[in-house]
Amino acid sequence: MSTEEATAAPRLTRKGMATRGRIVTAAAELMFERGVAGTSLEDVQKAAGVSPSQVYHYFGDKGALVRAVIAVTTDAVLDAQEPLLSRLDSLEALRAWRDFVVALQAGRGCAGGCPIGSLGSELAETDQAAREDVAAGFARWGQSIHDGLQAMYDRGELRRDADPGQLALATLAALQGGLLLTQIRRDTVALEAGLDAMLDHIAALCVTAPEPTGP
Amino acid sequence: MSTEEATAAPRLTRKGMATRGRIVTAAAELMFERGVAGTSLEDVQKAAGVSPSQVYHYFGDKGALVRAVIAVTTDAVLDAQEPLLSRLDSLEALRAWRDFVVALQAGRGCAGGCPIGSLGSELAETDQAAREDVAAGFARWGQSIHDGLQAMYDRGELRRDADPGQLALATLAALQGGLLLTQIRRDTVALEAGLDAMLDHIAALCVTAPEPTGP
DNA sequence: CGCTGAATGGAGTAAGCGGTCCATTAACTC
DNA sequence: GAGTTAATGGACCGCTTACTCCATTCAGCG
Repeated sequence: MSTEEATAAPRLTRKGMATRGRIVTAAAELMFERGVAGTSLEDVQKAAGVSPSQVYHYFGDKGALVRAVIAVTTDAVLDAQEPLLSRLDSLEALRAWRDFVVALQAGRGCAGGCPIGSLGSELAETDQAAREDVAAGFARWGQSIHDGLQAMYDRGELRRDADPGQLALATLAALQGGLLLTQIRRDTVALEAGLDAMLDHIAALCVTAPEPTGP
Repeated sequence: MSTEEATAAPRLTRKGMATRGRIVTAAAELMFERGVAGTSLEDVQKAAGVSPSQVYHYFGDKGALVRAVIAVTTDAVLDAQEPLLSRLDSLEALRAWRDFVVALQAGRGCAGGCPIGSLGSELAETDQAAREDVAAGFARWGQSIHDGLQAMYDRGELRRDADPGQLALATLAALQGGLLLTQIRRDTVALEAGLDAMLDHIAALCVTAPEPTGP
């Protein structure tokens, strides 16, 4: 629920915490809408209602601000999927989650794509630290999916030859690709197709006989 | 094999064509490595060995150059998958294509992701025309996959309740998401998991009884 | 109350950016 | 081979950018 880092900065007053929060929130919104490179610090200053020097008081440079944005964005995206994300341990739950994600995209006009994925794509080749932060965010996301599938497996609902780890990674891939295609095509068709295919595949890996105990 | 546009520009001499090609090729390489925003026109000029004014002689502005880069990148990515991409009409062909894509990513150290997807992600919210060009590129890609699956369907190898169009879109989604995760994680595990899951799903939709004609 | 350090405002800077202009040279046409 | 047009080189411009500095104000604490 929180990955906020201790930046080893001088201790902040309540007011300072609030200002820092306003800056990073404003930056996160702008960077989601226009991308990191398309967001100047002046834009952030105006949106947050602070003076230029504030940003450098709370963040060493733009790169540090970007990393803070990755942290709050990751938390926001994962939190937005709760409580569904923590309980993906049945086909019904998976389908409900799928519907939620699709509706969320439709609700924002299919624009923006995945906030985490977009940050990752833009920063992966230019900022090693940012890339690793995004990777950690995806790891948390994948772990939640994994946990649900593992519970199904442990309960004996998934066939023994199914690999919950592989399936979780594949589901995350289908989700991310679906979100990217949704953003570019401006419709949710590909997202639905990708997730439905994955969910159908998982359904096909569920045990058919309800009681395979005795011979 | 070619989407190169007629820019309604003044007619080019042989030398002019070559220079234009050098510029767009250099721009495509740099933008793949550093992103569009991270590539200045000065970088392109140096890499292509031309003077500043050349870029504006052949392209009206940076946006026009970007669109030309999208065109050549799309062609390059699709061509690189030939002849496999045009013959995805069997499970063996699909698996061979999967292996090729995975090996390609591994060969470049899992860096860069999908050149088309990266361009799309960076430009989708800031350049409508670019977004549509990328969408058209994805449409070509998806169509190739669709054609192969449709051939399988028409031959009766795919079950009647399988939808080649949906499956093609889902496969493209799994591929793109897998490529994004590969780029960010710096390993091909997620790409393999995503594509394997989709291919297993397609395999499960293949008819089991070879001759379902009589009652 | 008075000290210390954090919070703030705003002017300022140096570099890099996309883009322009124009004079010169090379390539095609008749 | 003369004339037209494309190709080229490079100086140049205005703007935006990330970032700095310093003086001032405010919050917390004994």
